[in-house]
Parts: sequence; structure tokens; C-alpha cells
Amino acid sequence: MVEISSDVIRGYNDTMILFILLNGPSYGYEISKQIRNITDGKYVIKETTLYSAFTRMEKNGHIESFTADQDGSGNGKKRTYYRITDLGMQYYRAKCEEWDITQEVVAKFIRH
Amino acid sequence: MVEISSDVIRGYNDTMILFILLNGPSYGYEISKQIRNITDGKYVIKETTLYSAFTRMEKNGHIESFTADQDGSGNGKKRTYYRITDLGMQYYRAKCEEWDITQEVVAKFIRH
DNA sequence: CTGCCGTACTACGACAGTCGTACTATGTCT
DNA sequence: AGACATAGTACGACTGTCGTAGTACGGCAG
Repeated sequence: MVEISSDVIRGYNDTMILFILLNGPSYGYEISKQIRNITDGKYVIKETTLYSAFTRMEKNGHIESFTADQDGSGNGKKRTYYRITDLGMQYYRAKCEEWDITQEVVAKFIRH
Repeated sequence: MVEISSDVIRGYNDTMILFILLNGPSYGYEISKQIRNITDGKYVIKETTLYSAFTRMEKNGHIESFTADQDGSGNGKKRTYYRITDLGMQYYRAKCEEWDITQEVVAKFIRH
């Protein structure tokens, strides 16, 4: 199986996370599972990459965090959830546009 | 105009350079011009990025360098040329395959 | 004859994002 | 009892890119 080098995805990890968050707030472990599922296991984000992305993105104002109970039991076990902000939406849309150009550009250097 | 973030291209600069070298040996300035032309100015590789790529790629065994006269005048003015190696060819082909997967993967996170 | 643009690089240090490794803690399944 | 899934945090290393700057030569305009 062809491994995807992280250097390519670098700069699109944020976009992937934001994409997941378009469907509503989520948290680290869940997001990582969704990325794996969506890509049929072709891309698995590293934990450290994911959590450091959260820190960066919250600083950038692309996401907001809040804590909530893990289940409805009210036993006090908390999880950190993230929600996409308006700025994050803007960023996401810009990234989608950028991707079109990038695809076009790189394709010119690919021969099969 | 949409600017391409270098983080995306990161990891494909080498591939671009190798693509140019498929048509025979070339040198820094010429390669940089060709990349600009091929992409209609949409991507312009920075000089420092280019030359540090050369160093890395030669160390990796993907390219080989040699010096030759700048013109036929024999006035002694030299240029450093680079030529793709067999290993470089292998790497290039692998990158092309990888690109297909990458494209597929990233596309799943793009919405228009 | 002077200064600027194009050519053709080299050097150096900073920075950002990813990764490896390791550690904590809880609950469930075997 | 031990493994595995969940849900993270901490820390330092590494790699590739970028900003800035400097060198050197030739040709052309003013």
C-alpha cells in the first residue's frame, strides 16, 4: 500500500479537522477515527499532530473549545470538544479554493 | 489570485525538480524559470528552497551534479548542472503514485 | 562611465508543523 | 490479571521552507 507522506498533507490537516467540525462539535479521539474512516485507513493522523493542531487552531481563532460530560450520566468525566468558528469557516473555504489550484499545479509535474 | 501555501507543495518540490530533469540535465536558475513557466506563474520556487533541495537530493542520491561551461566560448565560466539518477527515477515514480492517493484523500475533505 | 537588471548562485539563522517516545488514567472484555 | 480501546498531555528532535544578505559577472540605458 502506498503511504502518504505527511509533508503533503501538512497544511491540510487543519482543513480535514475543520471539515469534520462542519457536522457539529467533536473531540480529538472521535475526529481521528473519522479521518481514518473517511479515508478508508489511507490516512491516519498522529495523536500529537492532532492535539498540537487544536492548540494552534484555537490560537488562530479557527476553532473554540469547551468541555462537556462524556455521557449523560453526569458522573463528572469530561471531554474537550471543539467547534468551528466563523473565521474557521472562512479559512476552510479559502483552503478549498486553494486546493483546486494546488491540484492543477502539481498535476503538471506528474507523469504516469 | 489564490496563493499556494508552501506547506502543500512541501514534499513535492523534489518531484517538480525531478520532472524537469526528465528532459535532461539542467541547473538552478533554468529549473526555477521552468517551474514558473509550467505553472503559468502560479508557483514560483524560492531560490533558497531550490538550492537546499539540490543539496538534499544529491545526498539522497536522487540527482548527480557536474560542472560545465556556461556557453561554448570556453571562457571558463562554469555552471553546476544536475542530472536525475536511477534512484531519482524510482523516487519520482513512487511520488506520482503517491500523488494519486493524496489527491483522492484530500478531495474527501473538500466541499464547494 | 555609472548604476541597474538579469543571471547564477552561497551562507546563515529562524520558524512552523510533524513525529517519536513516553506517560497518565479509566472502563471493558477475556 | 492483562490486554485493549478511550482520551488525552508533555517534551524534545527533526526537516523543509523562508527571510535576509552577500558575491560576482555581463549587458544595456541614460
